[in-house]
Amino acid sequence: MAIKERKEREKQEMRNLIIESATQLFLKQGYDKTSIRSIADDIEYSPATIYLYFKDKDEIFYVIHENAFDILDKHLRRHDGIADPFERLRAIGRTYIKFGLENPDYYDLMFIMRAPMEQIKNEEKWKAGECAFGYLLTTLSECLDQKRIRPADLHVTAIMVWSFVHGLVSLYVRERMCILMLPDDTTREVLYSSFDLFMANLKT
Amino acid sequence: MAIKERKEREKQEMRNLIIESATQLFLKQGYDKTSIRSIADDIEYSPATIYLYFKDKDEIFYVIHENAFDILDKHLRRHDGIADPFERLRAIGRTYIKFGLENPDYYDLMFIMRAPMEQIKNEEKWKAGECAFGYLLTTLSECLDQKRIRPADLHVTAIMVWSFVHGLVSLYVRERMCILMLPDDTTREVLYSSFDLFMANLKT
DNA sequence: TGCATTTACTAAACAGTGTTTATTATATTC
DNA sequence: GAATATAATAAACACTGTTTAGTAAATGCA
Repeated sequence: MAIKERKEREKQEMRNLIIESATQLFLKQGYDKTSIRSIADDIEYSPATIYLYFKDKDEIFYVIHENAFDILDKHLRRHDGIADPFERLRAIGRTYIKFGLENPDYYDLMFIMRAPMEQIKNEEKWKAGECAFGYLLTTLSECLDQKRIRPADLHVTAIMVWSFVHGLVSLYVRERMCILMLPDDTTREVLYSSFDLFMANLKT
Repeated sequence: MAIKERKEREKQEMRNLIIESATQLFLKQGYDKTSIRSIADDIEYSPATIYLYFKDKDEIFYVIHENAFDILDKHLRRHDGIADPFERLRAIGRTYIKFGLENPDYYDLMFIMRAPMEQIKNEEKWKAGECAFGYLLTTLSECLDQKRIRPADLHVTAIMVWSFVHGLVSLYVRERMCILMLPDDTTREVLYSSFDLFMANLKT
């Protein structure tokens, strides 16, 4: 009865094919322009076939959403070696901002768009998000223990840090930073200066 | 030749009718579900008629976007009387957050959605936004002059403050605060605690 | 007042979208 | 080899924003 296993494997391969095509199209032309029909065209199947492997468009983008969290996580974990928790926090923050600025479509899907959240609502917990957020929590916890940052409630501090970096990136990604009326590269510099100031204010 | 003036008045009245209907539908059921056809149904005209008064859907929502800025501005200006610039800044911040939490659809349109920004790109300046942001700048300028907040570049500080409160509100509005796994009213309390901590860190 | 012209409006169509259904072709089981 | 289960699709459904062509009413002018 190895046929069932092969079929299962083929089913997974088809899912991967769809996800790969969808990811590529999404990063090239954004969410709205990545239609089910355009994915179907790309993989040379009919649009209806996609619905044999995914419930709806949101489910496809939920998988891409999960993959994006893995990528961000890998970036953030690079700083595991930094012994000083405050300097590790600084590195994590800079990397988070850099990821957002360089991967605006991924960032949008992860933290701004409503689409993938419809899937998550019905889950026991937001695993991917909890992972990255958990990493922030442990780092901040160390900072507090070693009195490297101003004493305050851990969760309240975590929300403050995350909200700030998310605010920076999302205002940039959704084109609200134009009120500064600066060239794009200068805006990025101001963003990082703002992060430096935030970190300085956080310090004991 | 008063006919031309009457026609102009009637044209403006029709625009107002469309905007009023669109605003009402938008606040009731959100942007995506507010279709041109639903607006047309509501005002009892054909969908094509709307295009005689507005270039496209974005232009309608750009006007609503402008109105929303006027509303926020009125809320913020209530604190003009607070002499202490730091306490004024605190009041402005709390009001900004409160506005976002209580008017998530307006907030979305103003600071998150892409739709109205297509109109703004081609403008000499983002008047409404500049107004509210300008208010933040003058208040922060006073804070810096009176050494009520830590010395730093004015614009860098302004971006920091705005990014933080925007981050708070937008993570809440776009349902990312669920990682806290708290009941909704508790989440709001943590949000305000986070703001208090931010203000404490800002203080000299 | 009567006729020509402009204005206001709309029905219908166009080109898309996500999704479902009925049907066909293929593969597996007995 | 016949019956059954699986995989894929063409076509349709119900939407969307927007455009075009045609109609009815209001206006300008003689």
